[in-house]
Amino acid sequence: MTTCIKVKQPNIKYVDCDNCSMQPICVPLRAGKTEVSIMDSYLSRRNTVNNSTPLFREKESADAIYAVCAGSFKLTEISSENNEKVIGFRFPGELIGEDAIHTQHYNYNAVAVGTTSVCKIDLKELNECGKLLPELQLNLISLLSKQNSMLREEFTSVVAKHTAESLLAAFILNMLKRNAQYQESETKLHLPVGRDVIANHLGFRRETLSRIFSKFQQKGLLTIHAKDMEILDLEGLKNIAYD
Amino acid sequence: MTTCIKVKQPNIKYVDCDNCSMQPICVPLRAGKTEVSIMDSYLSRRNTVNNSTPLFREKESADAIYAVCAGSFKLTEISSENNEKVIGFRFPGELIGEDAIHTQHYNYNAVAVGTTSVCKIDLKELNECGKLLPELQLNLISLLSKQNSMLREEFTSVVAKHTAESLLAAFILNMLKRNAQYQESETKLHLPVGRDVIANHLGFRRETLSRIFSKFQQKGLLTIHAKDMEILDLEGLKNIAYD
DNA sequence: CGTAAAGCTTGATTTAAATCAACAAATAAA
DNA sequence: TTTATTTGTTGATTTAAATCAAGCTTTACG
Repeated sequence: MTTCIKVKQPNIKYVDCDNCSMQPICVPLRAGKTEVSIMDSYLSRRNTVNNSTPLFREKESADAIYAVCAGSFKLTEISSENNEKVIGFRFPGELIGEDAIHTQHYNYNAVAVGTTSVCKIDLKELNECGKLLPELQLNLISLLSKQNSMLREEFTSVVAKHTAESLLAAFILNMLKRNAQYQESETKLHLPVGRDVIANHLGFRRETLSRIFSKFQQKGLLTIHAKDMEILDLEGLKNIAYD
Repeated sequence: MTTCIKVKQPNIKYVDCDNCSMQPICVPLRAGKTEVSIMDSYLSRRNTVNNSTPLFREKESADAIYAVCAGSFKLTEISSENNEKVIGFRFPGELIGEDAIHTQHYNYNAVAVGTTSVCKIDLKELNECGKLLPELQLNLISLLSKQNSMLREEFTSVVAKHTAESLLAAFILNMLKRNAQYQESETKLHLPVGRDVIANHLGFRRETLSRIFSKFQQKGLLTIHAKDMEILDLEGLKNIAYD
């Protein structure tokens, strides 16, 4: 089984091809090519995106969808007053830009957080191969459905939480779940971004976030040093999240 | 062009097949059948769901996806304390349950608000026909991508709004956009549900919702009588939403 | 290395929303 | 129709988060 190059850096998460969401598309796509061109097209599909660099920008015409191989991305929108609004994160194994299949253009900015690596699937190529390989289509359908369910879960986890505490608890649980497969430990979580970015995403202030982290530590729910978190009481967090 | 039966009731919204999201799937699926069986399978696909009745329930095994033809649905989850949490709404022309293609079971409850009508697409049938009709698959892919982008928009419109005012304004704009095609007027909006359900969905109290509606009326942004809203100042609402 | 800049935490005060409470309006039931 | 019940509005008080402000820590840089 072909494996994506593993980016071995401290706190850079990665997935190999076996654990990548894109695999059910990637493999039949490659199988439809000759030995030589496989490697060619396969390798050309892999890209490094440097810290703070956009993979694509809002409104850009969309010619490809991406799967994250290593590192994290933040998805942002820029408001009319030029404020950046963080609408989500994407981690290794997850798709980015899949909603552009329909809209033909990207609907948000996808910005690398740290050094990242992505697999690129050309939409034109996908479309052509799809006509010959019904299984490829089925896999893509399943993948989109999965992404859908991921989005809905994310939505549910943050919407209609009355308190900042339950919102943060739900956010942590969502991160834990999505990062489970490539965390060293089930209880450890490395935050890909700083307090400001998380606070922005969750819709409250850096100060509030800081206070809640302190409170959670006092309660013995977790410990946090800089961006490294350790969950001490998962049930306690769940109780707060699903108040 | 075949047309879904129009449910003509006051304040019941509907789409005919021409404007239905499901059409790109529905039509090729029907085209793969004989004349006689077309009507048969077509009609059998349409179902009426009565007020407060679940179309499906969380965790049920999923054998079909649905498109709303007429009326509205609320999507809910039941918390451990047996509280109903409204995680979203679905209106005519929109899909329900599409995320179950991947999970094989439904991930939330879909409950009819008033008398509703849905088109049912059997997943097994879809799967079989799909192997013969690549175009069907492509259409489904596009549809799922569209639903994805709808979910993301909904997410963005409600997440990380610091004030209840901007959250409600964003919610109204989201409703307006999604209901645009079958509203008599661009400025009129009929709320499918009561204050409690909207407040539940947005994560604040009935009283707060009521106060904000009053404030919006005082500001001359809109008028509201029971569930009938008229937008007077769209730009004003946008300013509040995208603070 | 020391200094600057950025990021994080904690405290005091203000502001927005929850809560408690009363009442009005609309709907359903008798 | 009258009465009961649900649903919606408004007011007074309490509570949670924003804001303003200061100090601390870490990282970046000359």
